[in-house]
Amino acid sequence: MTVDTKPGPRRRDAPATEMPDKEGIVGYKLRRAQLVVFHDFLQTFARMKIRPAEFSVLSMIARTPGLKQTEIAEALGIKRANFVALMDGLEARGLADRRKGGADRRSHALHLTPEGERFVRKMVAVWHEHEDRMVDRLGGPQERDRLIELLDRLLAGQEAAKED
Amino acid sequence: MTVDTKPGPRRRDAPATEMPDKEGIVGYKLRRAQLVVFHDFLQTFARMKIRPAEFSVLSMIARTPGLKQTEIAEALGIKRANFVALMDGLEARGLADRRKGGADRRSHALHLTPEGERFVRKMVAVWHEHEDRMVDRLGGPQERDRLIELLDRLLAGQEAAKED
DNA sequence: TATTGTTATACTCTATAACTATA
DNA sequence: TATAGTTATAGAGTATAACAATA
Repeated sequence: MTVDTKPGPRRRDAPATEMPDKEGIVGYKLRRAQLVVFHDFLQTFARMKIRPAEFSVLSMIARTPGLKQTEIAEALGIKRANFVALMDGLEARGLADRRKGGADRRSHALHLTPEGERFVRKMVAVWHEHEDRMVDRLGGPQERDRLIELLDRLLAGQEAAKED
Repeated sequence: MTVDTKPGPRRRDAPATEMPDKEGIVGYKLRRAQLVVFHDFLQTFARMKIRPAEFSVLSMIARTPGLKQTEIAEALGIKRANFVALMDGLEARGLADRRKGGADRRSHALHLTPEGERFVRKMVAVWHEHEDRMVDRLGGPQERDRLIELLDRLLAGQEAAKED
C-alpha cells in the first residue's frame, strides 16, 4: 500500500493544510478532463447531431457488422435496456438497422445501411479533427499513448477488483 | 496539426480497418476510467453517504472557510443553481452552514459546523484508502503525477480554446 | 431455466430561464 | 444595471424490475 505522505514535522491543529487539494486528486482531474474532451466532441459534432455513445455504437457496427445488441451494449458499458432507445434513434435516422433471420431468433444482427456507411465515413473524417486536437493538446501521439496506458492501469485495476 | 496515420500501403475498400478503435480513443478511455474511479469512490463512501461533488465541496470549505457559494460552485464547475440543493443537503445534515453578516448582504459565507469538522476528518481518512488504491493501480505517486500532468494539458487546452 | 430485446420507471446530473434582494 | 442566491423545469445519462418470445 502506497502512503504518499511527505516527511517532516507536522503541527497538530492545522487541518487546512491536511485537506486534499482537488488539483492533485485523480478522480477529480479525470472528471474535469473528461468533461472538457466531451465538450469538444459535442461542439465538433453539433452539426452532425452525434453524441459520444452514438459515435461509439456506429463505429463498432462499422468495424464488426452483425453483432447483436447485447454484445455491443456490453462492450461499450451501456445497459441493454438503455441501448434500445439509442438504437431506435439510429434506425429512425436510417443509419443502421436490426436484421432478424439468424440462427437465434431472439436476437438482432446490427448493420449499417448504405446511408449509414456514407454517414460514418464523414463522421470519421470529422472525428479526426477532434481527436487530432486532443492529441495536439497532449503533446503528440506518444503522449497520447502514455495517457492511454495510465488509464488502462486504472481499468485493469477494476477488472482485478471485480474478481472476488 | 498532428495527423497520426501509419505509413504503408492502404487498400481502397477496407473501411473496417479505417474505423477508430475505441481502445485508442482519448475521450472514450477517459470516460471509462473516470467511471471506474468514481465507482470505487462511491463504494468507499457508501457508508458515509458522500458523493464526489459533496466531497469536493466539503474539502473546499475546510481548506478555505468563508468563501461564498458562487466562488465554490465556479471553482468546482458546478452551476450555482445546482449548488443550492447540494448545500441544502450538507446544511440539513448539520455538516456546514451558510452565514450571513458580511459586507455584501446578498452572499453567504460557507463554513463547517463543529460536527462538520469531525466528519471531514473521518472523511479524509477514508478518502486516503480510495486515493491510495488508485495511486497503487497507476504504479505509484510518480505515475499519478504523470497522469495529472497529462490531464492538465487537456484542461489547459480548453482554457486556450475559450479565449476567442 | 436462462437469454434477448423491450417497456416502464426512477434517480442523478446538468443546463437554462426567471425571480428576489441586494449592490 | 449587475450580482448572489433561489426556484422551477427540462433534458441527458444511468439503474432496476418485469414482461414476451425464444432458447
